Amino acid sequence: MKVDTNDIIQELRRVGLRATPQRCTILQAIKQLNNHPTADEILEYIHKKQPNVAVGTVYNTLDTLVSSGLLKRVKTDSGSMRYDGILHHHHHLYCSRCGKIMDYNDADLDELLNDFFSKKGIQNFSIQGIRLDFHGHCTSKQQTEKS
Amino acid sequence: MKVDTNDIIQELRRVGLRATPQRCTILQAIKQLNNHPTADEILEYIHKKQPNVAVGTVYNTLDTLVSSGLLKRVKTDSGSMRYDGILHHHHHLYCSRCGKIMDYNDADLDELLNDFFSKKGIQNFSIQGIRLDFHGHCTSKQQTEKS
DNA sequence: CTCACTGCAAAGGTTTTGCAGTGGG
DNA sequence: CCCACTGCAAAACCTTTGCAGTGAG
Repeated sequence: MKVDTNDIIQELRRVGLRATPQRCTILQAIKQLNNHPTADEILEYIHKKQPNVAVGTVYNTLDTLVSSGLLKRVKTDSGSMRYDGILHHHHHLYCSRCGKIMDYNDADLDELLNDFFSKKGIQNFSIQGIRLDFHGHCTSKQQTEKS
Repeated sequence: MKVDTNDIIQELRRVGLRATPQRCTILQAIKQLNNHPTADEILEYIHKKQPNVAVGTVYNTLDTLVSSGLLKRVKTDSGSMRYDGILHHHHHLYCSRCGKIMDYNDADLDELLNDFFSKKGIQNFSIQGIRLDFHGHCTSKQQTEKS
């Protein structure tokens, strides 16, 4: 995914953050990787271009970006946190074979769920958002055969 | 939730595990707590009755129980892992105010989703299970918890 | 120029591991 | 009895924090 540095700078300023080189690099990295990376994967990716970015800075920056709404955390059941640079509403496909987390968009599905819960609701709970986790495995290309 | 120790022992044996006192206590604790506890919360709860259970044992046992299918991990976007002793299919309500994770069962919803995806499917992905995360907050004054 | 931000390293929290000893089957 | 399991403590992660120095606005 091609991401323009100027867009990144604008995005940072829009939420009232200083556009430091580190923040630009980190935000750009997540958008380019586009793969729900861990802090460590981000660090590794960044170090190829800018070896002088500190670990603490990456974590601090990620927290800042999440607080400012420029990033989202992705829920996992493994040890370390993952980050998502795609802000619009979407769901996730968790592949049990390759471990990847892929994005899934479906307006029909969202409409179906909205209809369902606007009628029914949930007792003692006010719904603000619904996210679906699909568990399974990818079937593209080399993995077409069954186990 | 009342949980019979003999049932726990049977459950452990059924999957081919030795029914050690530690494993019984840990599995029973999770089922009694019924609150998606962290390893630390489990340890604290257990220590009231059996102070001689080691931290390492709790983690090892939790891993073992998950591998054997007697427990599930719960996805979170916070630092530490949570565990679920309820094995049948269900969804989770994440309360942004009290931080609790509650269970949600809905056969109509599951049927709706099954219908939707059995017709449609997802390109390049074989669905094995769908879990919904509801984000929002609880609206009950006091909860008559029961499941 | 100034203060929010960074680098660095140490500390903090959670989970894993190594090993000698124990008890469940 | 024997070996899978435990206790204990150290180590390995992952993330946060403190502080002096720096550069974005």
